[in-house]
Amino acid sequence: MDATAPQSPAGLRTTPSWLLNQAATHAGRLISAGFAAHDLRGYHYRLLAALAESGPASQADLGRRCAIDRSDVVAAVNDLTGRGLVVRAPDPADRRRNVISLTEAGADEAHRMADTVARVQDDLLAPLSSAERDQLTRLLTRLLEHHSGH
Amino acid sequence: MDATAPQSPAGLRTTPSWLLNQAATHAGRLISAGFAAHDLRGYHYRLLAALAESGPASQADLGRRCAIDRSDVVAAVNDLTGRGLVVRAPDPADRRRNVISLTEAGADEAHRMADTVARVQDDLLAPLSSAERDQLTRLLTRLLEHHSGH
DNA sequence: CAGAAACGTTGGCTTCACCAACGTTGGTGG
DNA sequence: CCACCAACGTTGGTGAAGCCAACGTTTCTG
Repeated sequence: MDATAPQSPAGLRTTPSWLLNQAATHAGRLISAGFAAHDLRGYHYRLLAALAESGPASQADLGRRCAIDRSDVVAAVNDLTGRGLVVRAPDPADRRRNVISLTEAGADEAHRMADTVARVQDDLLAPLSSAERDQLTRLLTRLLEHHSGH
Repeated sequence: MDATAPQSPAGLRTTPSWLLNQAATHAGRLISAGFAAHDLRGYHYRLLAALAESGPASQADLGRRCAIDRSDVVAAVNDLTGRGLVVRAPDPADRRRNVISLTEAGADEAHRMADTVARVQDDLLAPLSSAERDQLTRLLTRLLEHHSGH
């Protein structure tokens, strides 16, 4: 989809939802290219990042914090346990829950992936000045707060 | 993914690629909700919009302009011809090509979908002033130009 | 005129986002 | 106390979207 990039229809090109979609798609390509080196995907990173930041949590909690469906958390946690990055243990205080915790390898991987993500941001935002990056971040944050804080 | 929206990890919440992803995801939800009334999806709209704007075109051309893979254009055009919104005819000037043209019904549908899209933009950008909307549009446009003009 | 390139098409793959349903466990109101 | 409802993990499935490889046909080029 790259090489020859003729004019998209103006009707699309100037539409914010289209711009968001395309920018996110492009960011996604950069991100997954970065993650490929770790042999992990987006869901895995979100979970590792959440655990690295806030410590052990139940799967439902992780799902809420990472905007991942409960059922998808199951599969991703399975992957992560399979790689020894995470441990799943029943919560003694509430037997409905599993407590997910980072292993040391998992904490390491979380760090490495965070580095990768940081590098990608620089790549992604290359054309923008630091003030503009802040602008963009603020605008997007307000958009999201409005549409989810409700 | 909605109701309770506790704090996402700050490590994600402040990351531009995450913000883009989330904002685009949300925009996508609004857009597909709007398109559902037309019983069409994103690819269909892109193609109709391109045809409405620039007239008949080959499938490869449409794919390039709409950022849709050639193989996906085939399927989407199949759908659209099935609904009588579009006509596929061999190009007499180049027998490798098909020329895709809007029917009248297709032109009408393109208009209606454009209206839907416009309404969604208002919804999406509700929290932003008109100056801020321009800001956002400009920033995203520059991002895309940088990353595709190359 | 031979080889490279473009086109349409088939068939397949992966990621992400969702949904419905089930059995289990925990909390609550009558 | 117990019936009921909510939350949790899990299974299995759906669909949109973005890709890629390969093939036969047609066109362009060296």
